[in-house]
Amino acid sequence: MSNTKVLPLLEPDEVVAPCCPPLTERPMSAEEAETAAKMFKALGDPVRLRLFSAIASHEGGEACVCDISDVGVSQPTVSHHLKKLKEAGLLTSERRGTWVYYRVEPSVLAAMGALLTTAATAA
Amino acid sequence: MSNTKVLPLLEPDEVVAPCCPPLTERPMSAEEAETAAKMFKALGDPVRLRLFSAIASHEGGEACVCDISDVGVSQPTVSHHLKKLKEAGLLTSERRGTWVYYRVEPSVLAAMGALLTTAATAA
DNA sequence: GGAATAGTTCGACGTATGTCAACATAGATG
DNA sequence: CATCTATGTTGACATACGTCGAACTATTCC
Repeated sequence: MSNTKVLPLLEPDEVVAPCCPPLTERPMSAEEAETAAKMFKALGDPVRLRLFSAIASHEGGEACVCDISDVGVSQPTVSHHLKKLKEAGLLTSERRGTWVYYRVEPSVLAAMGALLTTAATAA
Repeated sequence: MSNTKVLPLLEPDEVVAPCCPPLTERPMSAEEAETAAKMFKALGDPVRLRLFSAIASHEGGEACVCDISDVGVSQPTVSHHLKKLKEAGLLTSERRGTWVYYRVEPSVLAAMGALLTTAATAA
């Protein structure tokens, strides 16, 4: 797997289920809300948001933990948050030698953005 | 959308700080993350997301509480969540006679959307 | 093998959160 | 004023969450 690529391009194996219809289209069902809320929740913590932003803004949309753990909390806490982001489907991780690299999952991000953008543009 | 006013004009009490640079541009500062996280957090609950979606998808982007309180939790809980969304700056409320109407705050929503969309599109 | 470095997992702690039932308030109506 | 309907507020409770230090795992290098 080539890792030098950048965010925008969605490869087949990165396809993510269309989590949710645009916010303004119709009231979300309980299931849709459950799914979408998980992603929003994952970004609903300042530390996680900083970690995510640090990774997303890093070269090639990926970064080693050592490059981003300067967010004011202990290292175990950083690890904990990265795990949460991973569980939410926003990040993937890969060990390369001594270091572990985290990458953003572009498709999910795009889905969330579309969800909000459509909501704001419509109406 | 037949509102008295539309997106662009921000009134003094509605002014929303340019909460955040695009996620991919550079690592967010602690303050930026703090601000942005609040909004994500507000949408990070399934019930709140459903309420918000119900309002956003309603005629003119506004709805009376009675129209949207069918989300499976008690009435006080609905009220509590609407308050949270309001505190997060995502909704505004107005009493008209017997009923209270909630409306979406388009500018904030647009900001959040841009933040994510840019992140997914940029690189 | 042993030591050093990079991350994760575990256990504990205080705080925040979602929920409800009960009570309170606002406006309409008799 | 009494009352009914529509919402908001309060107090209590169980659970979830963020955080840390200590212990554990993985990889490299001597």
